[in-house]
Amino acid sequence: MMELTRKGEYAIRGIVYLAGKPIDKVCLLSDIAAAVDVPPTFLAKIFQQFSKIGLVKSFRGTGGGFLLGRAAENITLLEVVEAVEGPIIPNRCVVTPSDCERSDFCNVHPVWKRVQGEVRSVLEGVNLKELASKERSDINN
Amino acid sequence: MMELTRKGEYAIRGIVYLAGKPIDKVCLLSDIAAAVDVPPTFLAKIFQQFSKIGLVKSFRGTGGGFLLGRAAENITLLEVVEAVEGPIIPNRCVVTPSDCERSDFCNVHPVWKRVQGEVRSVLEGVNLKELASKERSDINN
DNA sequence: CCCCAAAAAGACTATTTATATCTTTTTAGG
DNA sequence: CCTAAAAAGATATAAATAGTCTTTTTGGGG
Repeated sequence: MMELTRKGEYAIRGIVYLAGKPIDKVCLLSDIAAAVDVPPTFLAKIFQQFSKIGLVKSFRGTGGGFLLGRAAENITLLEVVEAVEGPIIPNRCVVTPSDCERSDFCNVHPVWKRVQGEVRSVLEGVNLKELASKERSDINN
Repeated sequence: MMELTRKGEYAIRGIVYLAGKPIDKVCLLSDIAAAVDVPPTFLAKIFQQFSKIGLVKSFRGTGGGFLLGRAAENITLLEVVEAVEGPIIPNRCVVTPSDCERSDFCNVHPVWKRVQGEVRSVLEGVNLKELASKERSDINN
């Protein structure tokens, strides 16, 4: 359970690739897609979503392509994931405080809240600069 | 993302209900289903899974029904969730160490490992006795 | 031995979500 | 105005989710 979709995986690959390029290097979608091994048409959809919320900047026409919207160290993994997958919701009951009519008496509700907090916290603690660096920031595995 | 399915939600409701009953009280599936508001046929499938791995004991025929397989305090929420949803896998790449051919150079791999660890840890820290108690073990929300 | 109660097992269905692809439109440069 | 490239929208396929229905097995009681 709790599995990231392909879309999420592809989104991360694509934007991490961008983060590894010089800040002013405009990248073609087709090049990015080829480099990170994702279907170009699919990646296009993903980058459109990124573009709408400013995670990347896009330029159309000749010489067009994509740039990172902000400095890589100011974009967290959480933002990237939530941009394409939506909010981190381990269970419906945590969507809004009042949403779940069982939450008054249900002891598992606070557990899901805690799960949500932990996951968000881990993902928020990682930025694209770290992810794009050649150095392994962590022990493998 | 990372959402528990209905099946998982129903599974928890059902087994927490059992955990709230006297240890030797054999409960009818139909009663459990009605009490926790889940489709009886669906809950039947879920309890069959529980039964196979010993989370609950089942008795057939007249006077049959279900009991908790072990003391409620010895069953963690993690076991219950994994029983019906499978292992906690935030991304395919964490399934097996060698499974992901990107894991050599991919910095996000260890992040997913950390997410997995945190989620498992939270769920493992909660048992059915706590979940079934009338006292709120935690602040609401 | 027969009947009834209840869970187990298996087949089947419908809906939704995931995973794309294809076509057309817009924008920009040369 | 021609070409390059992204944006937008429509469509297609496959898989997972969320169930239902039917038949079988098991066990108790008369």
